[in-house]
Amino acid sequence: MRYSRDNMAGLLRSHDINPTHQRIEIAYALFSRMEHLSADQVMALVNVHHSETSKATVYNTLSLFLQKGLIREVIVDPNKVFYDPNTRPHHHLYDVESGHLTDVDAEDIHISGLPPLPEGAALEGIDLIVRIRKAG
Amino acid sequence: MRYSRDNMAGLLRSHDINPTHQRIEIAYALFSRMEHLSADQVMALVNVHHSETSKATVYNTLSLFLQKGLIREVIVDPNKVFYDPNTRPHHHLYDVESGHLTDVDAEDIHISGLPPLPEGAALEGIDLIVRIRKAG
DNA sequence: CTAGAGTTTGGACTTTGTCTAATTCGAGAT
DNA sequence: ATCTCGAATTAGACAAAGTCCAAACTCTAG
Ligand SMILES: [Mn+2]
Ligand SMILES: [Mn+2]
Ligand SMILES: [Zn+2]
Ligand SMILES: [Zn+2]
Repeated sequence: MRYSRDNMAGLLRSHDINPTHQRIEIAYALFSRMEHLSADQVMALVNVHHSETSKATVYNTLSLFLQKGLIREVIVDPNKVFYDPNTRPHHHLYDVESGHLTDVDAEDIHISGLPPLPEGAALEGIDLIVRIRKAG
Repeated sequence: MRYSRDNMAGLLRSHDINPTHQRIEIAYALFSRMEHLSADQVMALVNVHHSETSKATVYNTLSLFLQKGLIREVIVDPNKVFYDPNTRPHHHLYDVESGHLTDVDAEDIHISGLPPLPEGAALEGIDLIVRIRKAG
């Protein structure tokens, strides 16, 4: 499925998000590239031509998308969060040198031997991160 | 193995770290508790009675311990890094509500189906994080 | 047009962490 | 015991990522 700016309003509505100009631009930055982006990168992409959004709106909007299940958060770098337009179950390959993140489909991976969850705990998710370093 | 303050100098020397008062106190904060602590928590613990170390020294020392393989870094929270005195291969159970981290021995866990590493890449490590939420 | 809810905004603020120049420490030499 | 000098520590300025808020703007229904 290919995303264009025209898709965005529908995509947002389907997640119960009122599509505004800023929200469409922010969604388009993520979904047209299908890449893992930091808040800073999203803002830079949306504002390349002329200023179209503010820092506060970028953070507000990414939090809203997250809460509505439109995107995911990836925590691999101590300095910044990455936002992930891919919400299918998947894991990550992280190049600690370049900061580049690659998806690894969860269907290909099997994890066994996990301990039983503590009494009354609900599973939020399982994050598997393969950290690599490109030998240079 | 139980750790006392007297062990610390030897532990540091065995990792090629010159044992100073501050380094001993910082190591003791981690190894006497065997808990995952943030830099702030380490500093608070060392300075409970009277001021014994500075922020700069805490960060310098934790980086040194890390580099010398005495401790590990755990990246699960977007806000802060946790330092882990347990360097045996293990994974983590993370309670996203309370921020509490629990170790899961790597020997009990089997992961299969990982993709081959990209050409010329070296494995840095595999981090598995089970995120839970205590229903309440 | 007007009202009100929802959205966006600049900028002050916070937190976590880095950096540096100056000072202090301490083990070995005298 | 004192001196010396590299190693370690420090205060505090700085930076990056993120939060918060009150004011302003926008959009739609009446
Ligand atoms: Mn535009
Ligand atoms: Mn003391
Ligand atoms: Zn991803
Ligand atoms: Zn651990």
